[in-house]
Amino acid sequence: MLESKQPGLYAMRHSLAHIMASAITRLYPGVKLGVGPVIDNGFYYDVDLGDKQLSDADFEKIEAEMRKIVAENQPFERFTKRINEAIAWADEAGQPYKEELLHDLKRSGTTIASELDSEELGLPTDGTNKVEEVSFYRNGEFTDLCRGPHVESTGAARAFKLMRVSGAYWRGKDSNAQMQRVYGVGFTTEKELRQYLAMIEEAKQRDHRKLGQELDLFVFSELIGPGLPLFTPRGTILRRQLDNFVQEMRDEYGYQEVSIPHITKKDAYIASGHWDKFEHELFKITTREGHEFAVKPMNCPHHTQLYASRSRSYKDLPIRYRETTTCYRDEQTGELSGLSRVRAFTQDDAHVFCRTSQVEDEVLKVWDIVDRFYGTLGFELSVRFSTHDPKTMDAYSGSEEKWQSVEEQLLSIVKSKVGESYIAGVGEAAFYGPKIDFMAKDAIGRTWQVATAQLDFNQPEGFDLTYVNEEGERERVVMMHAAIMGSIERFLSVYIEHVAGRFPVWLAPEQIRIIPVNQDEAVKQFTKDVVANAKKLGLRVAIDYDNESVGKKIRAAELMKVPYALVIGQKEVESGEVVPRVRKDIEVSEEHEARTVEEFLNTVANETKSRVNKTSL
RNA sequence: GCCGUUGUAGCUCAGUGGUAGAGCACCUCCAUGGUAAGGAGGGGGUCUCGGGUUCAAAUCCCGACAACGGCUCCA
Repeated sequence: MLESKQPGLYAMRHSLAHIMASAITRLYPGVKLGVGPVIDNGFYYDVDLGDKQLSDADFEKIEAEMRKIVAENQPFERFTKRINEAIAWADEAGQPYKEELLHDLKRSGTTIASELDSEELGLPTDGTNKVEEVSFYRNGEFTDLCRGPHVESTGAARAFKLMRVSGAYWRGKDSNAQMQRVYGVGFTTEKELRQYLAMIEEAKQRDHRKLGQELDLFVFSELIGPGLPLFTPRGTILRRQLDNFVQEMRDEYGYQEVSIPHITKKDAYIASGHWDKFEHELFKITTREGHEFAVKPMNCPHHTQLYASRSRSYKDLPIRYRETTTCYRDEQTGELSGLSRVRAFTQDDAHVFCRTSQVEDEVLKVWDIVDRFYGTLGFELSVRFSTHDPKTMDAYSGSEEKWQSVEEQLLSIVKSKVGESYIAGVGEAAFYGPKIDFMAKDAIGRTWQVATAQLDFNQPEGFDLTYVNEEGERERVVMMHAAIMGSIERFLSVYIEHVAGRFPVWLAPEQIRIIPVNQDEAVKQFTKDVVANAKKLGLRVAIDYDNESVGKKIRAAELMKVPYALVIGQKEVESGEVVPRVRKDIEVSEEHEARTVEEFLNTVANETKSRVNKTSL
């Protein structure tokens, strides 16, 4: 993030990577080093220790050694070598990974693999310059190929901690050897380090997998399969409410709901271009007659056929289809994670078919919906303009010229909305077109990619989608893909953690919990009346009939993060008034001792309708 | 898919070679309770699954599956 770009902090983190590598070299002579760059909040170093597997238990030893090196206050000395001398050095030092990098540098002036490597080595990434000379840094007995910068000496290192070790492929390629990547964090002060560790702890507390279990929102079953979440009644209410919100807004903007089957012939994906790229991620079905089908991994081909089902006039455009529907992708098991990455996910999908001249309007409509949706849910949004990478054109459909012109058009829309304050996502485009990706910043400062609007000039070709213009000629239609939540599952994972399971009243699966003090007939009757009236208003209410103390029931309601709890006893029966207990995070504007049941219920109904998370109760 | 770690009751976890435990949850009874845990009793586990070693395996070994931390991937 930004802070790691601060020159001082960056240099310190980079120096910590070297200090760690020095420590590991001292402790495990013969270690072969990969690369050790700066990352958000810290650094890592890739090491090849042969058969020795590092574990958390080794961190203490390494950290102790690092502290020693810091105490020794070794100066960081920069020097250079001719490329051939450098290669000889790597060979002699028994550093084959470094040697490989150096050979690449010599040959082509770049390490190609990924930008990370090049950046780490401080080289031009365009591959034009051959390297004649490379820089090294030495601290104490440790020398490393490196462009720097570094701090003056190891004594300048401040607060750090090793976090974890994991596998990482040499140069990020899964066909390469796997090394051990040791992650550390580094800060200028102990206080910042403590704050960071506290944030990690907070994130753990908010983990949607933990909350999903505690709040009874969704489950996984080993019998059903990995990556296939099952939503409980409570979780399903969340999904429904969120989707209703999106779809209400879409209706305002002229979208029409459609409905499609979940499987299709293979031919649809050949026409769309998906078969080529994603065949191995499809769940395939062969019918008893030998025809090949696939479970849908996306909805565009189906929607194109609705469009193509009759001839379209320019007067019909734009045509906007919306549908919330589940897609299935055969993700690798190692990539699955809670609701963030699943094999069955539900998209709040939409496809707009329009003329080029209508693109701007349509993008802005999506943008409006995105702003309203994420604004209501309390996220701060940023925008990424995701374009093709000219260096890897074979990953995309369509010509370079077409890509450039479409991106130009989309970029002018982005600029009209946010000026220059967008993130350039080169190489982040879909294979069929550029995207505007919306990134949401959550309550503890993490950003997630959420909504997306994608221009597609390839599938209209593949499916031959046209309309008839004013002159009676057929013209190619433009297609836009737009999802607000993206995948509801993934969105929920972000949102649950954003609010830490404390859903606003309009979303809370259970909005009101009634806690009868005893089993008296009058109390029972009163309770039943409250429930009946609440249901008439469409409120979600439950009664806790357990034979437990009031205190315990309050606690249970609190743990389930129910917004309102009503204790009903003799007092309420006699007065007809209730004193709602309001969940602590809900902002209370004007507090009242007691309200009639009717007043209370109407207030909650209004809060639900207006989708606010504050109350006048 | 790859590397590593883990897998004991619905949940959180203890148990390291001699045939399984706690707290919470659940059920029953008592208590008729007033805003974050009232009391007593009870039920519940092929110790993920399949092989192996051993007189004996939750415990040791191998394999599969699953979860977790990363890597790779993400229409």
